[in-house]
Amino acid sequence: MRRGEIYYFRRVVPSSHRSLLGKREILISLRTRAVGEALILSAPLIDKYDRLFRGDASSELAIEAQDRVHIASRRIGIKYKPLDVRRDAPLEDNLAEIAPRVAAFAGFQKLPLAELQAIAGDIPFRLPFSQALERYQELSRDKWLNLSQRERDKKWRPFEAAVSHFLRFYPNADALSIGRKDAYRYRHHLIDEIVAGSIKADTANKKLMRLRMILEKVFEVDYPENQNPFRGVRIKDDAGKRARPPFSEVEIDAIQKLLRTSSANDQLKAIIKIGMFTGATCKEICLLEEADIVLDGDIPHIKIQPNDQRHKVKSGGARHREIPLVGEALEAMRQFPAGFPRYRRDNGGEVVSAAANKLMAVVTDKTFYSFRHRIADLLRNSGAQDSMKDAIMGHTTRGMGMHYGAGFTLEKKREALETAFRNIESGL
DNA sequence: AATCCTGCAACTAGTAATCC
DNA sequence: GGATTACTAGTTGCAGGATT
Repeated sequence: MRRGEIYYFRRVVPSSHRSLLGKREILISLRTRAVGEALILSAPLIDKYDRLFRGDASSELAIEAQDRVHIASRRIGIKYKPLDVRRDAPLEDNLAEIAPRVAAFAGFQKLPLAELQAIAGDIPFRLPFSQALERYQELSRDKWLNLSQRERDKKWRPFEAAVSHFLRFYPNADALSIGRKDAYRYRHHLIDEIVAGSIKADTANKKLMRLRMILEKVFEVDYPENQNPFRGVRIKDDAGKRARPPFSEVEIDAIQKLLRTSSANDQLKAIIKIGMFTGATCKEICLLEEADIVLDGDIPHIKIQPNDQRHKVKSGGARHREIPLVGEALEAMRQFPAGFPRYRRDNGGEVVSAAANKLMAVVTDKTFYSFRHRIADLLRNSGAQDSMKDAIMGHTTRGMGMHYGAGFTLEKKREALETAFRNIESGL
C-alpha cells in the first residue's frame, strides 16, 4: 500500500495471533517510493508472516512476544511473571497471584496492549532449545576460553548434536514446557536406537547428559523455579567388558615385522615403537618437544609435562610424569631427538592414531591404545606394585599419598620396565 | 564399595587434499 | 587418475572424582 509517496507493507493479523503479537495489523515502512523496489522488499515479509500465521515459526513469534512484554514490564516498573491461576489451586494462592496485578492495573487510566499483557501475565515464558544451548554456552564461557579451535569444536559439537537429535524427535521443543514425560519418551526413543544397533548405550547416555547439563545450568541462573526434566533420566549400560584389550606378544611380533617392511614414514614408525615400549598415549608422544626428551645422562627418558603445544595434560597432576626409554623405544627416540614435527600440532595425535591403526590393521584388529594396556598387564604380571604401574602409566593411585615426595625414581621405573620385558623373553 | 557424572582423548567413517 | 594421506565430525572408551 502507499501512504503519501512511500510504500508500506501491510497485513491483517488473524485473531488467533493478536494476543501474541499484540496488534491487529502489521504496518512496516518499506522506505521506498518505487513500486518495483517495494515489491521486492515486501517478498520476504510476506513469507515471514505467512510462516508465522501458519504456525511453523510459532517459537520465533513467541520469543518476540516475550521480549515485548518484558520491555513493557520494565516501562511500568513491574517484574514480569506469567499468570498462574488454577482451578484446583488453593483460593488464597490464586488471589495472591491476582491481587498485585489488579493493584498495578489500578494505577493507570489507559494502557497499551503490551503493558496490559505484562500486568495480566498473558504470555507464557518460552525458551526454544536452540536458545537454551546458546545461553548455556554463554554461561560456560570459562570452559572454552583457552582452547584451540579444534578442542573448542570437540567440546561444543556434542552439545549441538544432542540438541539437534532431540529436536529431530521433538521439533520445536520448548525447554520450559517439556516435562518428565517428554524426557522419558525421548529416552524410550533412544533405547529403540540402541536396540536397532545404531548407537551404544553410552552414547545415548551422553546425549541425555548434555541435555541435562544445558537445562541444569540455564535453569539455575534464569529459571530457578523450573525443575530439570532430565534430572536422573538415564539408560542402564551393562557393556562391562574391556573394549581395548592388550596386544598379545604374537601380535607385537607381527607389528615389529610389519614396521621393518612397511613404507610408512619414519616418524610414524618411531612413534609406534615408543608407544609399544612406554605405554604413553599417542597424543603424549606427538606433542613432545626437544626439552621433553632427555637422551644423555644415565637414564634416557621422556617427560610428559605442559609445554608450548600442550597447555595441560589430561587430569593434570598424575599424568605428568617421566618415562624411562628402554629397548627399542630408545633407538626410536634417538632417531628423532627433537620430537616429531610432522605430528606436533593441533590434532596430531588423532592423525597418528588413524594412520597407525590403519597400518596395523593388516595384522590385528586392535589399536594404538592396546599398547598401553599391554604395558599395564606386563607390569602387573612381572610383580610390580600397583603404585609403580600407576607411576609409569600416569594414573592416580587410589588412597596413595599424593602428598608425599616425587614418587618413584627414574631408576626404579626403568628396573620395573626392564623386568617386565625380560619376563616376556623368558616366556612367562 | 558400587555406581553415577563428567572431561578428555582415542577411535571410525566418510570425504578432501595431495602425491606419484 | 588412482593411491595415499590428512582432515572433520561424530561415536565410544577410559579414568577421576562425586555421590549414594
